[in-house]
Amino acid sequence: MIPDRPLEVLKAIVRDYIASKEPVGSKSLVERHSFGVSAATIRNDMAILEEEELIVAPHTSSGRVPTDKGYRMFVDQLNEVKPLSAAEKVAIEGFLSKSSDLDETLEKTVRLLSQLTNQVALVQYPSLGRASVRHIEVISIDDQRLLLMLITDSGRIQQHLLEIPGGYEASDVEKLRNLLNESLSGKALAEVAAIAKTIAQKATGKIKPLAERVTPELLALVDANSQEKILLAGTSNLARREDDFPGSISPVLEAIEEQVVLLKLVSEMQADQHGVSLLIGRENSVDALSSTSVVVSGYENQGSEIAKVGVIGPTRMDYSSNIGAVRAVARYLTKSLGGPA
Amino acid sequence: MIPDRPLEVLKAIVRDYIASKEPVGSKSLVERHSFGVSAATIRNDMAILEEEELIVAPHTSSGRVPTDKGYRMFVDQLNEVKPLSAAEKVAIEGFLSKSSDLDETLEKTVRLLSQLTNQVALVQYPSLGRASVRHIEVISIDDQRLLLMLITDSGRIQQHLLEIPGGYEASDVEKLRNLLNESLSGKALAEVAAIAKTIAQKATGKIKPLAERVTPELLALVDANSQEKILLAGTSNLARREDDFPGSISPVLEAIEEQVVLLKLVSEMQADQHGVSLLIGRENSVDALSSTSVVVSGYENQGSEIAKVGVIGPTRMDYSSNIGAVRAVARYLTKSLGGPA
DNA sequence: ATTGGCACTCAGATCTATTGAGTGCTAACG
DNA sequence: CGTTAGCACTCAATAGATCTGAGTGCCAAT
Repeated sequence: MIPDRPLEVLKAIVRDYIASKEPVGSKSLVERHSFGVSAATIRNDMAILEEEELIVAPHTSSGRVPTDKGYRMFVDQLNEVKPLSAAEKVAIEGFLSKSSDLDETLEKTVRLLSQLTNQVALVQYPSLGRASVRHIEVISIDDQRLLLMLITDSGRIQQHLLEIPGGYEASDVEKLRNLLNESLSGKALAEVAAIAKTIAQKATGKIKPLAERVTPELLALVDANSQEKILLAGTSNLARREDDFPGSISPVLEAIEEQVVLLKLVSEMQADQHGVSLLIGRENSVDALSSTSVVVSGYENQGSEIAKVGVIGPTRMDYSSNIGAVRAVARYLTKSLGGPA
Repeated sequence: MIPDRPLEVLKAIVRDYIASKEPVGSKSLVERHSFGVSAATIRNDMAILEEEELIVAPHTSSGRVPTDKGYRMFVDQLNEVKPLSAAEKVAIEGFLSKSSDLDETLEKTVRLLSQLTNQVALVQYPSLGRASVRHIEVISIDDQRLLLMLITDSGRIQQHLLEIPGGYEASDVEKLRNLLNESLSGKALAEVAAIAKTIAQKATGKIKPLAERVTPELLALVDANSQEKILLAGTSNLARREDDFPGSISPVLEAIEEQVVLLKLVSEMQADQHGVSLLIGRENSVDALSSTSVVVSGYENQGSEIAKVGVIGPTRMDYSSNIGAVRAVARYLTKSLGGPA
C-alpha cells in the first residue's frame, strides 16, 4: 500500500505532467503545490513511487513521468470528474433537441463528442444483440425492381435494392409483405434466419418464387445489420497531439481507421465505477495504440446497453474532463434514443 | 516557349524528385538519364527552367525542386498515364462485380481508390443537379409513426421517421402515397418544392392534415438530399507522408475533414484532356492545402456527370499513376451505376 | 551551343564545451 | 524515525566551432 503523501505526490505529478508535457521534478512540485515539506522529502516519496513503477525518469537525471500504472492509479483514485461547463451543456442540449433517425443522431453525437473533448471520438452502432424486427417493407420501385427494407426496434434502417429479372405482380408483393411481417415482426434478429426458412416453404403458389428470391436478401440484411460498425470523428485532433507519440502518428491513425480492431477493443470494455470504462496505454492489446488511452461508456435503449460511445487520445490526456464528457454524452444519447421511442 | 531539352530536363527532375524526395542536381541527372550532354550543359538548361520559375533551389547551393508551376507543366506534358497493373484491374473488377445500393457502392469505391493509390481518397455523393424522383414511399411503422422515403434515380435513398401524434388511417396513407407518386415521380428534385405545395392544397378532406404533416418533411428530405456530402478514406495515408508537409500535418488533416471546404474545391474542378482534373499546390485556394494536390474525375449516371471521385495527396505525388487510378475508378463506378439501372 | 575548370556557397554532419535541472546519498536535526 | 540541508554527480539540451561535399554560377576554350 502506498502511504498518503506519496499518493498526493503522484496525483500532482500526473496533473502537472498533463498540463505541461514536461517531466516534473521535485522542486517545481513543491513550488506549485503546498505540501508543507521540502523538496528532499518529496524526492524520498518519489523514490517510493518509482519503486512501485508508478513513475519513471526518462533520463537518469530529469523529472518523472507517470507510467501507465501511474495513470491507472490516478484515475482509480479519481472520485469526482470535472463537471461540464455551462456552454458544454448547452451544446449537448442543443444537439439533443431535434430528434431524427439513428444515422443522423449518431453522426451528430460523434462530432459533438470530438469537439467537446478535442479528441478522436467514436460511437459504435447498436449491435444485433437484443435488437428485434420492428417492421419489414417491400416496395416496388419499378416493374423489375423491389426495395427491401428492414427496420429494427433500435431505429436502424437498412435497405437493399433487388432486381427481379422476370418482373412480378403487385399483389404478390403485397402478400409477401404481409406474410413477412406477420411472421417476423417483433422477433429478435437472431431468430430471423430460422423463421425465414420456414416462410420460403410455407409460401404457396405464385408467391413462392418471389419469397425464394427475397428471403436470402433479407438474411443478408440481418447479417449486414449485425455487422458491427463504428463511426469516427475528429481524427485531426490526434494529429494535433503529434508529439505525444514517439516516432510517427501514422501507425496510430492506421490502427484507429481499422474498424475491426477498434470494435474488438471497445466491445471488450466493461464499465467501472463511474459508468465509464477506460484502457490506459498498454492495457489495450493493440500494439500501435500502446501510447493511447480509450475512454468509453455504454448507451442504452429500453433499459439495456446497446452499444458504446467514447474517445481515444494520447495516454497523456485530461482523464477527468474526458470521462466527464463521455459520460454526459452517453447519458444524453440514451435519453435521445429513449425519448422518441 | 521552353526548348526541347530543358523540357526533358524538367520531366527528369520531377520524376527523380518524386522518387527520391531529395532535391536533384545536375550531376545525378546526367548519371541517371542519358542526355548525351555534360552536367554543365544541364546546368544551363536548369538556369532556363529556374528563370521560368518551373524549379527552385531550396538553398543557394543544392539541387532543384519543381515548383507548382513545374508540376503543372509536367502533367500537362504527360500524354500517357501509367496503366493499371493486372492485380489492380482484378481488384477493381472484383469490387465492381456485386452491385448493391449506392451507399455501399460509394463506400467500397472510396476504400478501393485509397488502397490503389495510397492516398486519401474521396467520393462526392451524387448531387441534386439533374437528379429526379424515382419513387416516394410512405410506410406505416406502428399506429403513431410513419416512415417517409425518397428514392432518386441515382439510387440514393433517404428516409425520415415521423411521429403522427394523433394516429392515422391506413387508407389515408395509401391515398397519400398514390397522390405523391402521381404528382412527383419522375420530376426533378428542384421542382419538388413547388409541386409539393400544390399537393397540400389539392388534398381533400381527410387526407389533408396528413398531407400537411408529410409534405414539409418531404421537402426536408429533398433538402438533405441536395446537401452535398463527401466520403473519405485512407486518411492515414496522408500521415504516412508526414515529412512532405512543412511543420505539421494536422492543419492539412483538419482541412480535409472539413467537408464544406473540400466540396467547394471539388465542385469547381473541371475535367481536362484526360477526363481528369487536377489542382496542384497553391492552385487551390485553401491555405492549409497549399502543399497538396487534388486529382478528381467525374462519374456519370445516364450519360451525364453526377459527382466526382478522386484523391488528395502531397504535391510531390506520382501524378501519372494517380491519374490513371482515378480515371479507371471513375469509369468503373460509372459502369457500376449504369449497369443495374 | 557545348564543355572543362574553378572558386564559391551553404546545409548538414560531427565534435566539443557549457549549462542547469534534477537526482541520490549522507550526515545532521528535532 | 521522518525530515531536511548540502553536495557531488549525471546527462539532455543548447550553443559554438569546424569540416565536408554536393552543387552552383561563371568564364574561357572548343
